[in-house]
Amino acid sequence: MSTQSVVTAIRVIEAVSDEQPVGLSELARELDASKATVLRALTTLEGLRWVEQNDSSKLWSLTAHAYAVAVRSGAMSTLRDIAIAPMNALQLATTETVHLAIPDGDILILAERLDTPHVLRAFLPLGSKIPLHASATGLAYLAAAEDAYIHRYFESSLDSVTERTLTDRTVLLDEIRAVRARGYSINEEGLSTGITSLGAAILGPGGDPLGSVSVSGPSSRIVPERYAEYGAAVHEAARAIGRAAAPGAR
Amino acid sequence: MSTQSVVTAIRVIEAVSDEQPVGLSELARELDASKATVLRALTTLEGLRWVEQNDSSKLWSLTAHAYAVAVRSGAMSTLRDIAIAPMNALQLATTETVHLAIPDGDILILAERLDTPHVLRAFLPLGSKIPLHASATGLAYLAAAEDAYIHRYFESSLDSVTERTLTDRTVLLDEIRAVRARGYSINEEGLSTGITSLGAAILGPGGDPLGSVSVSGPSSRIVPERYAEYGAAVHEAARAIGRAAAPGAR
DNA sequence: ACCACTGGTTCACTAGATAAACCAGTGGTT
DNA sequence: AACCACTGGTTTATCTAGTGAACCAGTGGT
Repeated sequence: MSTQSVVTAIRVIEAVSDEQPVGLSELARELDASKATVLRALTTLEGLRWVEQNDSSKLWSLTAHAYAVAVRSGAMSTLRDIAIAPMNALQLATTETVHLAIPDGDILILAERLDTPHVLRAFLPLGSKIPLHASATGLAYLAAAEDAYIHRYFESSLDSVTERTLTDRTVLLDEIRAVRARGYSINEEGLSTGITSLGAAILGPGGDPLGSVSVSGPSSRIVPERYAEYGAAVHEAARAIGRAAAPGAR
Repeated sequence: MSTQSVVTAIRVIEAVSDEQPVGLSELARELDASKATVLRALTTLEGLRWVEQNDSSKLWSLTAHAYAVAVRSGAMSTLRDIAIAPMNALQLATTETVHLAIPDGDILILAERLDTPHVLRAFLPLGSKIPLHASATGLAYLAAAEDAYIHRYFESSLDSVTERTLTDRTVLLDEIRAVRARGYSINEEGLSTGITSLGAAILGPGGDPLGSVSVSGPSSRIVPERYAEYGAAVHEAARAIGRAAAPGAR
């Protein structure tokens, strides 16, 4: 890999993103680079309006401009534009919060959200990182992936998010088989306590998962008696998105 | 400005973001740089998983990873986290779509959205660029800005978005004065036909605008008889957000 | 007064970025 | 089928521009 300075600059961006308002020395330590190098990257990025420095605290953070540039990422926006209509229909049919998540490495990123009108709401900020094994979207995604991918993913440490997160690999495999059989995934309070979600993967032309959709709501409303109905609706929405995405397969 | 290669790399990112799936030659032409330079930047960024290339078409686009990094930009997420609760209250009070927009240069970026339960919905994707003079959020932001900022903004070309967009500078100035007097802005179909919005600026400790919130809905529901009620609610929400943001400023 | 930090600067060294010319493949025109 | 105008990608000689270590100055705590 070439272009050392670009690599450090991007690593600076990612580190700043992770640490939020962060100082020069800490950044340099974290990236194992000299302060001069990091500062150079920071000032260059500042000139490009990607990072900014708080005048008083001297700490650095990412600007809204960085966000504005990156939201329009290809993977993101094309799938999202396609997904909006089916998501809207799904939201109206279920009256619960609908999520669209797309993959980034071994996690999913929350790409879009349509809210429930209910006062009692689940709230997940856009851009949230969603672990595959702890969410309805993630389980649906895993179930649609190849076995090799699943086993590779199982190599990583499957951390608990809540006390009801599934972390046992054999239990997860059983669940994945169940997802494949029934066409949608179920996640009961594995990501946030009190929230149950049903998810389905969006399949590309080759059957590969492009992302997933889900409906989420308080466990008091998303009760087992409704799983079949809502699950079918989620499955249908995912299928509709996949169909719409097929021709313009990026 | 130093660090040439970083500058070109970032410019590559921004150009790719603008042009979506784009080829090497076109990028090089656009950036006025040699293909070797652009390609070097692209391959480096590819290694960092910020851009990816479609195997068949050879065209480049931004990855979801880029998005994942940038959504957590400081300006973005801190204000958004603070704004969620008041926005939620505003959404419940009005039952219309609520937007949070934050500034990036001379435009606003749509940072967060809470949806109306109504079937008839305004829909603006997250990350949309919102012109200041063509939106309720923008007019509210302008009205809260210093006169010098407004006049500088008026130097730029004020393009029409719809046929009802205000573009006449004296009309806009009058409207800005009206906004200051009444505490909220009104935008009747200036951004999307059929959609009316009411907005208010979020003020930082020094009275400087940090962003704005708005309620939007079809002009058939957001009728003049409701302006006062909804306008007051928006104003109150903006004030609540500003108050909450004041202590932990940046 | 000292210490352990911080952000930022200086400078000699050389690694690494640059542009222009070039190659090879493709789709359309004549 | 020969040509043309593109495309993406490679090579190489030149020299710009990025690097780290040591250093300075400011700050808060003991």
